[in-house]
Amino acid sequence: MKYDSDMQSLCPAAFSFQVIGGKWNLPLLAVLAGNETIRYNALKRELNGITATTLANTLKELIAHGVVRREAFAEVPLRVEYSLTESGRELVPLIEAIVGWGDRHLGK
Amino acid sequence: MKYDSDMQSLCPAAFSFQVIGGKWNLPLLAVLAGNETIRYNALKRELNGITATTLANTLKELIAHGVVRREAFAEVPLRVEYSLTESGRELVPLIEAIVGWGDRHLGK
DNA sequence: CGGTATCCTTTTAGATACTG
DNA sequence: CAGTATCTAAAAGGATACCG
Repeated sequence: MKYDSDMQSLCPAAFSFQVIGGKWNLPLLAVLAGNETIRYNALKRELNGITATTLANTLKELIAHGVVRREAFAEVPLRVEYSLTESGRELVPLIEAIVGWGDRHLGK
Repeated sequence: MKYDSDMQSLCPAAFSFQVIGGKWNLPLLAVLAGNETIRYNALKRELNGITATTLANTLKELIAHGVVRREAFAEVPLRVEYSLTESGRELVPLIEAIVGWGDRHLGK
């Protein structure tokens, strides 16, 4: 089995990786997993240290990959809610498994 | 639950991420998973497109994190063999689960 | 409130050349 | 064979300022 730099044979892995890779993707998914829905600024507060730029970019990526849903309500003040989609929720146990592995092997 | 930029509460996640993150870590682990032991240049051939620099760096990281083992044999020509450690092997099913998720949700 | 635009810094990976 | 050293390029993320 060969793995090309364009990752042809690892294409599903590359896709998964676009979803869980990146500095804030995992923390962001974790916060979303802990809330039915959550607003932009609440998300920003939970993710201590993230900038508006990065949060917006990360959300867009995740929405494009179909794991996050965005709902805007035409109220004043404007309200936007984010939540995990079905496939996003399927990812949660895997993320937990990864974190669990790290927990068991950190400094062992 | 809060997630700081220094990832205090996600420290195990950060550790896991140093292991599976990076462009070549996942492909490299996949090749190692498919072989009892494998030599440096064989690894380089399997990972089509990786440079010597990057392969060496990635291997060092993984060794430092305790998931890969390096054994050198004082022969002529020099022989060096790489293999997964126990904790490295424990990672394999998780990687497969991640790839499986990608497979199920790619273009869905 | 929920963003975008622009620019800048940091990180990551690749190219090339060379060594024990 | 199994790497290292040096430099360059590209990608990711952050700072600042501003808008509907």
